Amino acid sequence: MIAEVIVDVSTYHVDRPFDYQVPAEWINVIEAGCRVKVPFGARNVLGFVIGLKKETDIPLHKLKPITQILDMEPVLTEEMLQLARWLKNHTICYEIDALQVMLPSALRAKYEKIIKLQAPQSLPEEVQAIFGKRQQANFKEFERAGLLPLLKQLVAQESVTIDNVVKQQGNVKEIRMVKITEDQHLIEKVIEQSSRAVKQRLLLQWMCQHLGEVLSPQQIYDETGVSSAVLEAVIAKGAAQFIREEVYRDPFTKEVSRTHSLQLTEEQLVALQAITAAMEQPKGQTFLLHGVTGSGKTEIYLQSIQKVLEEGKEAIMLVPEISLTPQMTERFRSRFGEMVAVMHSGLSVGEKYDEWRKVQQGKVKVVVGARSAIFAPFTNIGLIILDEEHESTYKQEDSPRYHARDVAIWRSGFYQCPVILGSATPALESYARAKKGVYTLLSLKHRALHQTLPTVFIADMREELRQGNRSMFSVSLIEAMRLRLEKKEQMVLFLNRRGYSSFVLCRDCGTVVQCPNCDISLTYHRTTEKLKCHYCGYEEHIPQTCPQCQSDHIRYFGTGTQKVEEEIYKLFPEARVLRMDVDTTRHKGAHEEILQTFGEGQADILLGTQMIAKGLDFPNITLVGVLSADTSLHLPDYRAAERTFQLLTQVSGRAGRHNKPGEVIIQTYTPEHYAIELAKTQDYEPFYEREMFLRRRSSYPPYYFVALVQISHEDVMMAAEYAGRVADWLRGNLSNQAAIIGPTTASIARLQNRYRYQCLIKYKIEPNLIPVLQRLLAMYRAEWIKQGILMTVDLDPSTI
DNA sequence: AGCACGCCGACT
DNA sequence: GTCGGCGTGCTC
Repeated sequence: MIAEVIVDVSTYHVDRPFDYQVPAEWINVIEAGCRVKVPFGARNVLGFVIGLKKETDIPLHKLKPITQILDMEPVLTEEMLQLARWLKNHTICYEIDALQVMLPSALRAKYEKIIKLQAPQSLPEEVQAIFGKRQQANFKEFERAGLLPLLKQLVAQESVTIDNVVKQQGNVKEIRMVKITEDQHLIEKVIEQSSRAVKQRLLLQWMCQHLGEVLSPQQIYDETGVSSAVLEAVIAKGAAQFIREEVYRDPFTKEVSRTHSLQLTEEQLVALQAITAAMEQPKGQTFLLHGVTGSGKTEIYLQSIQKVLEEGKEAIMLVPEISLTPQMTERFRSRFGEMVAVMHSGLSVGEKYDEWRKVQQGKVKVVVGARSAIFAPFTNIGLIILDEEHESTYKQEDSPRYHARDVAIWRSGFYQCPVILGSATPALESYARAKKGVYTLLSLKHRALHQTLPTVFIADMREELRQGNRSMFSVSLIEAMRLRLEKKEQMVLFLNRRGYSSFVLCRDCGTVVQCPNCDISLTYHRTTEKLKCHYCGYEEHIPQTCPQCQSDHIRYFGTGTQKVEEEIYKLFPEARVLRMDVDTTRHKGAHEEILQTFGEGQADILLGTQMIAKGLDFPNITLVGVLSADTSLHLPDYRAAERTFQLLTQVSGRAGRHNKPGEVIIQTYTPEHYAIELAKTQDYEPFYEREMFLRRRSSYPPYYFVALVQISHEDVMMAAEYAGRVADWLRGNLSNQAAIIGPTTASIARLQNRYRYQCLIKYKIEPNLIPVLQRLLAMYRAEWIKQGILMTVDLDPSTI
């Protein structure tokens, strides 16, 4: 039998199946989807069996046998293998990358080179030192000692050999348990033998009451009061034995109480019924659940999943990484208990592997997770949900550049089950598809508890400036904050920026201190008193004088969360502020701690960036302040207005979710911009119409599709030249329906010392797009790459 | 990718 | 005359 294997080598040369001989003893064991170890060239690599066949065209002398099978049960189902093929063709990636992305990293291979000692006599001293008393050593040890040339000699004279070994990282966690024998006579016999050992007799008599049970050693010590020495003696005599038991690492630290379905509103009921009706139909149908913030989308998800479970099927629930808070996961765990697995980046490799195994072994029926959870290895999916479907985190930024929404719809087609895309502010593409009837639109226009939407006030910061207010807070925001502090209500202040972006500026010559590797201003970090580059990690000490003109008139500009915090204390010394940003949430669980502290009312003001925009649901929040709505509005991206509107609507939704009415104050220098004006009414429809008009006029999605080709080189001229060639090639090979924009410099023109250019393709129907791009990539690999060019292709990029 | 094979310059 | 530099090409 012959196995078709995709090898774990991520290059285009080997991006195809290789045939291997299946050794006779494994013919009945091996299946498509198993991982195997195979010899490949001069080394051993991991590979995935994607098919089995009787014959091969490969000449026999070339055909090699599989070294080892790593899985008795396939780790990838037939569905996954098909999905990988689809990903490969639709995102233009290597098949191996598509396969790897579907598995937990614990199942990825680790490669090691082991040096084995063959002739211990006559070794040079320095080599002797490395081996010590061992028979083998690691290649890295030789490398570190700088003995690679010597090693080569030793291999030549056959004193040592080099083995390439493939290791698995994924380890099943085991604990040691004690199994008491079921045979009472055996225990009685042991008791007779132990006439002088009082403690042992005590333990044995206790064991008579617990025949056949499996207990942890600790439980036995606790119950009987004997020590480990006594237990071991008894085990040595055969009355019990140690066994190893597989356990799952438990990422949940606290117990939750069970909750039950809530009463639905009329609107919610209509939506739920449409979804459950679709479950009866054997077809993949996509719903767009468009509901204002606080309209109770989550309850619809929960009850839909309930229905899926009753039918004996499984459900996947995706949420953006950032909102995968304990608040969210607890809601699921309290409804479905042990049926839920959680997958997100906060788990360790081992924990992720265990959650994955729970799914694979059918121990759970529901997965709640971030983007990659879309690959949960269920085999009978009844429903897939993407909450906050407009979020850009659903798009993976490196290969395979897949969008979880597309994978969800693909899987729903495979399992003939519905998909729910939920959002208060759907992606324009999704809403357009719903209007066209490609998706089924479900609307929730009212908040579930009949709270009114918060009132939104736009503060014109230009006017404030004219009035002589040069602080970062408008008069109305200060007043609103003062009121909340008096009434002991809570508020959230949102800084619409990544991290906190203070930069350093010389007041004499206007120089802003830049990163030496990237065209980006360095960011001032107060805690470390350093300047950092957010893109390449470069950091330096704060200069005392301007690097350009040596002037000592250096000033820190811009507004960061730290700066805001200081300002708040100046205005309200008694206020208790909790800051939530990249700095305060670095360690594991910090996110949760801050939210819990705030939820318990131990602070008045929660101050933060993007990460507080979502999922926050505390009854006492009555004020939301957006300090600067403009920052995301002026990004060079056709989605800038959409992003801003979404963000403003999201943060506004944090206020007044329970019985106290909410107020939102948005500060801006461009109050007349439609994204800000329309965020005031939190009305999606007018925004949609307005934005669609602009998208149509400039031929952007949803009217056109876009694809992005990025080109970079250490030398500007080279980068520009090859970017030009890309544009010319595309113009020559695509239809004249397609518009090629560029080459233009990327929004960050230089990153890590590479100059970056890009070409944007806008197209409507372009059946040859993928083949043309593949030919372009082939050209790049064959020639350009040698010149130091780096090129990437992203179909449907999330940012441009 | 990573490894072997293979063909030309600086050393014993 | 050999060691070792890294260009080229293949991996079932």
